[in-house]
Amino acid sequence: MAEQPVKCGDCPKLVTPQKTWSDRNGNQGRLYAMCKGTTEQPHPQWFRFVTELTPSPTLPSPNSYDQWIAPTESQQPAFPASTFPPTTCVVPGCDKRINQRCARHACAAHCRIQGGCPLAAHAPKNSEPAQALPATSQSSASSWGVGHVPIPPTQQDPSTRIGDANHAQMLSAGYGPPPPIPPRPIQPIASGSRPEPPASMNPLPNPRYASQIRPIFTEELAQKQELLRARQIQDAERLEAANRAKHEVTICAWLSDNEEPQSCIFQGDFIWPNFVLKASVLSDVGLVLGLDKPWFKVYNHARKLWERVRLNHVISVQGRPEILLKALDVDVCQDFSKFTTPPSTAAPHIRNDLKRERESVKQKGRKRFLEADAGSAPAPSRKRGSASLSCGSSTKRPRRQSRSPRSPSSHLTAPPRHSQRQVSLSHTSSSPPFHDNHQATSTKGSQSPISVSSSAAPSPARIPANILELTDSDSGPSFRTPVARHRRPVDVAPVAPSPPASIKQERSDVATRNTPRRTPRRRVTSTDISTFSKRWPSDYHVVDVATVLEACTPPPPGMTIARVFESHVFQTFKPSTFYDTKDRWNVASQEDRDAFESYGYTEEGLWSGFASRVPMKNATMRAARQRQTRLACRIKTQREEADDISSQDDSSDSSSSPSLSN
DNA sequence: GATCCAAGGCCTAGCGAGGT
DNA sequence: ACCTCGCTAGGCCTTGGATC
Repeated sequence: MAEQPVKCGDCPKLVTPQKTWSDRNGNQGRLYAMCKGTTEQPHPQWFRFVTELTPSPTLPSPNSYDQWIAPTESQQPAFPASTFPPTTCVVPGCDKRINQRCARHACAAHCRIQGGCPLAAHAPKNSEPAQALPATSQSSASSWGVGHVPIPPTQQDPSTRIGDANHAQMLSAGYGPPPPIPPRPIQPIASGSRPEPPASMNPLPNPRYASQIRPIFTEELAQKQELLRARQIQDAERLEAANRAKHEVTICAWLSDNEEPQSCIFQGDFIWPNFVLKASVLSDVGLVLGLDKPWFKVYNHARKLWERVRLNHVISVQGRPEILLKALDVDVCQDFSKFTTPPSTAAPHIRNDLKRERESVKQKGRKRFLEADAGSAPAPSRKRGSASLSCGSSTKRPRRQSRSPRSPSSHLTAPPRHSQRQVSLSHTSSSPPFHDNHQATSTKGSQSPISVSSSAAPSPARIPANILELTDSDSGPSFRTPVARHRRPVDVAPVAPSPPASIKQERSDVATRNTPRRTPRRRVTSTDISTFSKRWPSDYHVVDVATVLEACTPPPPGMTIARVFESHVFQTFKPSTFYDTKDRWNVASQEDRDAFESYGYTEEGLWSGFASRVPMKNATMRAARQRQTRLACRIKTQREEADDISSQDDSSDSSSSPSLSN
């Protein structure tokens, strides 16, 4: 490339660049221009390196200032020189020659417009030159729409420093540091043989707007968002489908006698768990009602009976999403037992149905235990030991209802079932219907012997409440429990009926009282119990118990079972007792329920009698366990006694032997 | 009266579901 | 993760009947 002549900065002379031969300063090979003026008009040496600018394929022109970056200290020559700065005014449209020492690289007129520079000729009118200079080239560049990269103060052209009085002179003398250092251009990456990627794939097609998100990113973001949206829709659909499948209701309707029921499954068209038996639903299962007869029957699983309801009856399907209906004139429901018996008892799958598998294993263990118990249990040789393991058998001895003699009083006449329920519920509003009236009772209860503990027991009036203790079978096998148990208070005034709230509080206190077991004990008698209050559930009537169970399952929204229970029964809610009672009620046959409910508020209608009739579902197992425990306890006691005797013999022998020897 | 036995009542621990 | 609630299981205690 032929070196173009460079105009001297101090004279009009054009200087041809020369190559540096010396490498003393590391500039070997670089071109420089030097001028000392003419012989007629000599001037101090003007020196400048000449940098060759090669046109870039991506850069619009070598003069584009925004393509330059600030040179580093090491890159900066002592006197860099090049064709930069431009020889003409940088203001677009102005091609006037400029003073090379102009900090703005503009003609005088445009420099003055921009605020001037230290040059005297470029000083704005009515102002001191060089004082108003924005100091950096970037300011001018920005005002002209070109983007100079800021030059650090240490690298800034000293000629642009404000207030440097000697600077202009140095410049004019040609000794000063060179004019603004042009940043070096960004060298384009050699494309080589690699093809240029498409514009959409280039993340930085125009570095001037590098902050702008390129399509390559926006498209990816859009794809991600689209995927996310699709997944959300899919999840919502899956959730809804799962909910619909989970909350489905099966309706079986018997339309006529000895005919198979019409079955229909409903999903989603109702708000779980309340299902409205609308006309459309009934017509779907074939049950068409007339305007004059909007009645039909719904089976109540809890009470095991058919109940007459009206059109648009709302039924809660929680726990049992199967609704059994029948027309009013249907008496015989074919295959009815199929819908009321629990699910099949086939062998459960060991992997698919772990819950039933566990249950099955547990049942097998129980069965073996019962068989072993039956084998090891003493044969019913004892006359009184007629206890058979079949607790549900009719041979079970009846328990004498002696503890809580009833005074049926107003409940003696048992009205029909529904009216009974209404009566008892109406009592709730006025006075608690199931709460004891605290009558001092007599009859059989008083006949039962009052056994006082062998030690001289103080009278009930003298027993402090806090040391109240019940009898414990000291002689029999001891079943110690580490927990504080509920003790009946016996020192409460037996007759005086106190307000319900106080009784309740009293009971609650007693329930939470931790009574020490090594205090003088006193056996609680039937009299004490009967004179205090009724016990749940044995002292309550079956009709009342059924009402309470019905009210508690499920409890009204916002209420717990305990609160509902305590609002009906004036007694602290004991979950285990409640569920035991509930289980017994559920296990009972419909005949037993009807029979005991029909007894009403009579002595026969007491829950204790019902409990004697209907065993607990695991009563056999409990009895067997208890039997085994007693047996083990007895064996242990006998062994200990035998050991004691033998040790006594040994000691007597040892004690007697010396005497004998003596 | 002592003893055995069965049954009922009550306790704690623990699980599972649902909500926060 | 934590809590509450419903529910169950297993064990202990109490009571009362039957028998010796």
